[in-house]
Amino acid sequence: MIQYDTNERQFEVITTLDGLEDLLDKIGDGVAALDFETTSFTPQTGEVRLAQVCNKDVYAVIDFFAIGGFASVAKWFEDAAWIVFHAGFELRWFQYAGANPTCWDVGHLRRAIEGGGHFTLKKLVGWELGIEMSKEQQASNWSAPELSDEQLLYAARDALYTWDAWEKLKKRSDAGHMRAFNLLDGMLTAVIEMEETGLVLDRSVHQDLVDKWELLAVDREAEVRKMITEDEVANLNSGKQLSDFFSKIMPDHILEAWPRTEKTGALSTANDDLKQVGALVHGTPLQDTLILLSERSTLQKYISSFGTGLITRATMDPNRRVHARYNIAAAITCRFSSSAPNLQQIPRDRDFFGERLSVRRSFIAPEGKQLVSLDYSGIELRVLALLSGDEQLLDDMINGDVHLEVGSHMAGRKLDKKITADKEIRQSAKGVSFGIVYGITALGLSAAMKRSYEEAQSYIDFWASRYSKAFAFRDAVQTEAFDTGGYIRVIDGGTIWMGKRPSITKCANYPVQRAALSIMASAIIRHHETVVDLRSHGRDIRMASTIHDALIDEVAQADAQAALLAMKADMVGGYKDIFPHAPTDRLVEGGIGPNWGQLEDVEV
DNA sequence: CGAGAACGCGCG
DNA sequence: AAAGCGCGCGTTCTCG
Repeated sequence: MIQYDTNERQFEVITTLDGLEDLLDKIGDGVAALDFETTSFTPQTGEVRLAQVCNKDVYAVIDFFAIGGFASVAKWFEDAAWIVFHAGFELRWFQYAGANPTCWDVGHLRRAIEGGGHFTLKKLVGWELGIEMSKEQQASNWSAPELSDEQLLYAARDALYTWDAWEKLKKRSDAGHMRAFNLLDGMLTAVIEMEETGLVLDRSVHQDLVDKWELLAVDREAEVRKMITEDEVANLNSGKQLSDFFSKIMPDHILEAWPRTEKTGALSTANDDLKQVGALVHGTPLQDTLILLSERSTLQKYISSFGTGLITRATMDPNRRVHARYNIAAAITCRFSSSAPNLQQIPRDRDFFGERLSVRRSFIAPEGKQLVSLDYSGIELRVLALLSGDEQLLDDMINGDVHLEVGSHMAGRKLDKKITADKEIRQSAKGVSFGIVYGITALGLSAAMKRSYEEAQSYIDFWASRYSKAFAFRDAVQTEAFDTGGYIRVIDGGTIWMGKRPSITKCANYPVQRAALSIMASAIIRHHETVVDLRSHGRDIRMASTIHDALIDEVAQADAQAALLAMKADMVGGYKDIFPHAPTDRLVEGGIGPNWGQLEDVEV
């Protein structure tokens, strides 16, 4: 039984080429909502069965099986601009059919107004239209020769609601919102390119790495088992079982000092906490056990998160590549997220059980090619300086060294960057400055640094006096949020819903993180245009990844230098788009190399 | 049996 | 109020 609202608009079903031509003529070079139903998730393995279109004049469902297929008419859609939910999906089908129509993602407009996040059409329709949407037909069989009335109706409604939601959002948006929208939406084609390019995984190199981790893990397991039997703790992965065990055997004074988990109050088994408790029983076998447990946990993390899972993904791919998703504006601040797999969390190179570990070396440029990568240096502190107009912070960022300044205060003397001990102080000063960008309190900083409250407070005081405008910025943001009932206006023109009484920590960080994203978004848009242009001139160059403040291209050996220069120009350009008068000295750094772990620094 | 909470940890 | 921001994901465990 089909549930029709009596006021609901009636759609027509298009089953002929003439009918499609008439429909598209009516839309002309105007704007309409569009949604596809397809027989699979990818154009390589399926077909577009239905397209639903809707605006104030038209409301129709096109049956491509009846009119002889989608591919031959895909170009007909290039005159209009299409409003789509999750436009990357529809765009892929168009591109596969050799068409490139304008697609605007309605979700990006929502994110430009409210801030980013992950949501379905059903959610959006609930928020914007107050309608409870049924999605029961979504997984139905779109290959069937005859589609049921229910199938057609539910398909049609997706376009109707997409259109209504777009109209509603347009009414709520101003010029700033549209600027932010264009920034987010403008990244669509670049993102499709990065997702399609992926990164080649050298499976044998990576397997060797995983084998090493396995050996090290087996060794730790055996050592721990000399101290903790299987009867005592059946599964060493289980924090709960470990907590129960230690609660039983440890003396009260140790248990009192043992950090607890947040929700259940169990003994924390976080690595830092295991080591900290270990220090309380310094020199005992128990300390050894706790250290071994933390080492085992690290190895377990690497094996499960960065091990054979990646190899399997590469093996499944015809080109032995790992393809991640880059989800535009998935974070509140509209930063990207990456998923399936998350290539934005591949470990950095580090010392690892006496060796230099590089997981990133497993991601290679294929024969005859190079990876080219640049990142913005210190972008968040730079952005904070620019947003707050803090000349001292900007000057230290560009002509001096913020972390050395803060470190010198901490040490009570002038630090020398060439001395190892001073480098360590500088490193911990870096942590202080980052903490401050995140809005840390003296209490939090003292815990993080394992220093007294007074000492932590003195670092914050120093920071607040040297960079007073930057430090005061958070309060201005909070005042704005209170005044507007919870919205702040960010640098690219968009707004973010902060909640009615946002914390000072969020106020300190959101505008900064957002501005960094705005810069990168602009750079990505520029760079994709550049890359398409270079390709049309015979260069072999593709965008491959973005990791928040970094870009990676995969480029033919001969084109690597040119790609690097182009990337630099685009990243500097993106920065100047957002902060036109800001200095660009020492803005980007990076290099060229055979894999992600060996990018030789190049002066740019 | 599956969904979701809790914990923990990789990245910027 | 929420205790330093933002993510995704693997594992364990509980709940229905």
